[in-house]
Amino acid sequence: MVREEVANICKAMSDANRLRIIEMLTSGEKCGCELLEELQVTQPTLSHHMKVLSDCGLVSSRKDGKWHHYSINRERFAEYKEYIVAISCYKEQNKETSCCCNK
Amino acid sequence: MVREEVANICKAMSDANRLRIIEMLTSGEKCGCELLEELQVTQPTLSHHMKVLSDCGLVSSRKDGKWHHYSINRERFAEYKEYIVAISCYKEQNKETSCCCNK
DNA sequence: AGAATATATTGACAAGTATCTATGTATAAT
DNA sequence: ATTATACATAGATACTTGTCAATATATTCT
Repeated sequence: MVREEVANICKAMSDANRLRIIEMLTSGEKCGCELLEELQVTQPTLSHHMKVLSDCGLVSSRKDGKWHHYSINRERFAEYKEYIVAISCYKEQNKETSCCCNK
Repeated sequence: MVREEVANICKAMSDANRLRIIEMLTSGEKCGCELLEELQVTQPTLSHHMKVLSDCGLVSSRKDGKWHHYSINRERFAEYKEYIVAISCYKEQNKETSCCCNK
C-alpha cells in the first residue's frame, strides 16, 4: 500500500468515535441505527463518520431496504496492517525474527 | 492502549511526511538534518512534525551536542500495533488463526 | 396517500493543522 | 569574540475537520 493511502487510513482512524465504530464492526456488520445508539453523536455526525470510513476503503456498506449495514473491509484493512507491522520490526533481531509479521 | 491514545497516534501518522519520517527511522536513529535532506519541507516544518511524533510517544529523541537523534519508540509502537492487529481478525477463522499477529 | 423510519446532504461555526517567514537559543568551530 | 550550524518558537495564513440543526431522500407500514 502506498504511503498516501496509509496516511488517509490513519486520518480516518484518528478520531475516537470512528475508532469506536471500527471496534464495534469487529464483531460483525452493524446498521447505522445500532451504531448511533452507542455513540454520543447526532445522526448526521454519524453519517459523516461513516462516509470518512467508507471513502478511505476501510468500511464497506450493504443496503437492505431501509437499512445500511456497515462492515470492515478486511482485505483493505489487511493491507494497512501489513504496512504497520513492517514498521520498527527490523532492528528486533533477537525476538520475532521468525514472526509472520516480518513478512 | 486506550482508544484516545490510539486515535492520537493515528493522527500523528495521518500525514505523508510524518509517515516518511517513521519509515526512515525504521532503519535506525536519524538526526534532524538527515531527515530534513530527504523531505521537501523547511526546517521549522520538520521541527513541528517531530514535535507531533514525540508528543504522542511514537518517537524518542536523544541530544548529542548540537544534534538531536530521533528514533522510533519501539515499546510504544508495539502497543499501537497490538491494538491494530486485534482489529478485524476475529472472523477470519480459517486463515491466520495460528499467526502470532493474533496475540 | 400519508405517516414513520433510516440515512444522506447542506450550510454554518469553532477548533485544529500544515506550512511558511522571521526570529531565538544552544552548541561547536575559527 | 565571532561565525556557523542544528534545532525550537512565534505569528500568520489558508485549509481542513467535527459537530450540529435543518432539510432532503428513500423505504416501509398503515
